[in-house]
Amino acid sequence: MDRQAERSGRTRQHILEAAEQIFAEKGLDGARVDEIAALSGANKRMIYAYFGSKEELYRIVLERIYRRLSEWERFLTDSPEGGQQDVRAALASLVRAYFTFLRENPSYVRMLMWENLYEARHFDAMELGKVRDPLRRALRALLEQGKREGRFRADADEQQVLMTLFACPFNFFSNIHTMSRVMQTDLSADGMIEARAEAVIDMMLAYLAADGKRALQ
Amino acid sequence: MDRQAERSGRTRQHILEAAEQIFAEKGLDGARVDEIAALSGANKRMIYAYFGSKEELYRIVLERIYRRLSEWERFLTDSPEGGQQDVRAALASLVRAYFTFLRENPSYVRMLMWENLYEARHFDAMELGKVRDPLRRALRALLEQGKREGRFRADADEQQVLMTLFACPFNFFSNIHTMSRVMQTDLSADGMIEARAEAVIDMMLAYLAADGKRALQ
Amino acid sequence: MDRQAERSGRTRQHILEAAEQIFAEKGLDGARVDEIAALSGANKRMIYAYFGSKEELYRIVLERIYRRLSEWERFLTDSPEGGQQDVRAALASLVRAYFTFLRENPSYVRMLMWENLYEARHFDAMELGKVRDPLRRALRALLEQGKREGRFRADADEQQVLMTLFACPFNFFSNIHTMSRVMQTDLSADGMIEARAEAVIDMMLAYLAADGKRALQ
Amino acid sequence: MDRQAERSGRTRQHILEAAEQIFAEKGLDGARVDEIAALSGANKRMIYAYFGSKEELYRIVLERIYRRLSEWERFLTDSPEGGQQDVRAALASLVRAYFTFLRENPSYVRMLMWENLYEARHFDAMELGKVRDPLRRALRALLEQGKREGRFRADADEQQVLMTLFACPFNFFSNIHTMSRVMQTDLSADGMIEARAEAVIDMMLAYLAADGKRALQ
DNA sequence: CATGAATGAGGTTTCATTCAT
DNA sequence: CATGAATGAAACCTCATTCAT
Repeated sequence: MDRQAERSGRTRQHILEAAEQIFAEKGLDGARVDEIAALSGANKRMIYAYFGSKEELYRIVLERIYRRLSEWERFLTDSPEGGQQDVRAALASLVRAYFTFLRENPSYVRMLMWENLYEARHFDAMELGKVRDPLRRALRALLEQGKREGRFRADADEQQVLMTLFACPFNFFSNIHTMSRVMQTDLSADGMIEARAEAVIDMMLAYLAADGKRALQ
Repeated sequence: MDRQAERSGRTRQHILEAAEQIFAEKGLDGARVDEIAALSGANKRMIYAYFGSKEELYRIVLERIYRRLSEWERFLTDSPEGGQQDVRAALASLVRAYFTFLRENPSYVRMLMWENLYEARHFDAMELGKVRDPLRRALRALLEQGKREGRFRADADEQQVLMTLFACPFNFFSNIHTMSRVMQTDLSADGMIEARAEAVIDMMLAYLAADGKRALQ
Repeated sequence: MDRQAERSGRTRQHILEAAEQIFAEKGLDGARVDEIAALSGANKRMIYAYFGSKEELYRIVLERIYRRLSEWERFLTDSPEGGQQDVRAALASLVRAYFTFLRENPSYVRMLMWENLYEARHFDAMELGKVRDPLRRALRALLEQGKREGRFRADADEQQVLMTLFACPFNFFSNIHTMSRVMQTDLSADGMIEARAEAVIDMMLAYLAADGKRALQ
Repeated sequence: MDRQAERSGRTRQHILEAAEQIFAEKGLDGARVDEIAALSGANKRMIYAYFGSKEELYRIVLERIYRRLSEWERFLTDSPEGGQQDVRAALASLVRAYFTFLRENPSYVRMLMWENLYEARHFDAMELGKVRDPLRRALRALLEQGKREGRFRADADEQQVLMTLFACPFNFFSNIHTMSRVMQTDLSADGMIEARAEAVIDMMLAYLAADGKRALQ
């Protein structure tokens, strides 16, 4: 009965998976529709039947990946133990979790890079900016709790902390190739990610613990 | 004779400038040879005469831009006052200078992004990893001085500090589009760069000043 | 059983109506099987089940439309009052009726145009040339009667009169678009058809009434 | 020196000629760019370099053909003997000349048919309606002279006569295929055109000579 | 040195038609 | 009888590259 619908859904899914892989790897311009079709095992025509055009397919892939982060974030912040831990331990968990997410979702990193190079054109077209951002709310809650408890400096700026929280883990993965070469160190080696995560945590905690007056000047 | 050489040099220069603009904007796949030729005012055939192929031209543009950072770094670290300042002020200057460089060289940011997406393929082909890295030497000198003077914690890891120094400023520019949307703030507005620079400085100094035991745990 | 037959007949009919509309509008090459299926509300597969191919469907549409003219002609010439009127009034009626038919059957006009552009290829394939032509017989009868009564010139050529009878009304509709533009007059405005019909009648009657010697030369 | 420009012009010309042939034969939808390229002997890419798109090429072909009629018309009406002949002989010449033009320019007939089926879409896009129409002016001059001389009825309507002048010759060629079959006569046989021209002349002169009261009614 | 026309491979997209249920 | 997914050939168009002058 619904055999056909099921089959259709499977084809659609295969195309999306192939497209995610190819687009993440080569970007919108570098990707070839033929290649996506071949990898997905579907007929090229189906891509147009389901998604209309190469660019539209790209947008849907982008959206799917972006929503995956949202899902993950929601899971993270909905966890019940949220407010009960030590704030510093909680912040450390958050950073480690973000590193883990990025390691396990290389497509996310690459798609966001492509999208920044395309000046967020498709991001805007999909109105992805409006997707709620749980990570930001989680950080805000932690900052408030930490300030209340006197463990974080009172003047810590949420936006600046958020940018650091985004920048350091993301950049580790996004610029891993040029960075490895400049530092003459293989950053994809075992233990590198963990070491980096701990350093970032140290840095953020040091900043949040500081008394707000810069020592010098 | 010299007329020809001069003319030839000018044409070459025009092509390189046009190529830098187009490649930075659209990447290797998105760029069109016709477009570069049109923008440079030169005949398309000249691109092949001088540079052999589109990809070769891309590599030379990448190298030029990358060397520009090296020049700037050399200038920075060769400056005589280098070792005489307060180390914390010196570090702050370094961070501010890097923000300034990135703001003034958007092509550098974008080309490095493309190159990371291309997994440093052309970077390797040009052997750009071997280009000496003055920024790294400068930081190392500062760290040594700071540790000697007891102003920086003794166990601060050079690589980790360097990664932060690269990541925060770079990411501010590289991810400005998606970040602006997620934070619902226009990061290209006046004062944003300066505010970010100061926050990064605070964070790095707080980390370097810490006593190395993480407060908790 | 009969339910199925009825349903099947209805589907067939819907397809034919949709096909007539689309083929008349866009021709054989311009028409899309998908579009016909969508407009008919039937599944595309049914078109092939019932008609074999796009081209075959086109032929059947052509035939249906062409037979519609035949039906109309038969009705016209079979009318009992046929031979009893004044021949001139009868000719005028014929012209007016033909104008009316063409106005009410735009698909006929367009399909005949496509068919002429296709050099009557499908017309031949359907052997539509053999369809008896009542209009011609009607005209012949009128001419004979008119000549007998001395109201029409004796040397009037049946074929030439027939061609005029076909050409003037048909051309008014078939070339209405370019003609409107060249004459800077909107020929689809109210009253234009009637005025044209009367002029054509005048012209034909003047010709038939003439004494056969061209005045000059 | 200008060898290249000359060669380029030749290629352009070849493409236009091939396109005229193919478009006239098959219309915009039926024509294949590959076919035009092959027939012209040019590389397919050149069609796009010179004309931008298939549709744009179609428009330019349409314009060329349409201007050809204008040229011919201008030549016709500029001929010095214009006003001096007998008006009836002059009208006869006009009709015969139009028949001749249509016979010698089958592309013109077909392109106008396509264009009418396309509802003058490209005709409008090229603003061809604005092209001056010498034939109309010629007819107007003849009618005025004829009325002045008392040889043509005073109430003859210019537009109606013009429509007949356009319709009868045009329709002879445009509908020659279906007409031949309906009449079971090969209208492309020798002498048919001439016979038709004379009949049309007779009819128009009879109409113009009539005293304006329709005999009957 | 410089030009602009030309090329052919390959890109995205469309379409009539068939398969499987 | 009817459906909707699937197919492969071919359509329009683009691009990096080369030829002829």
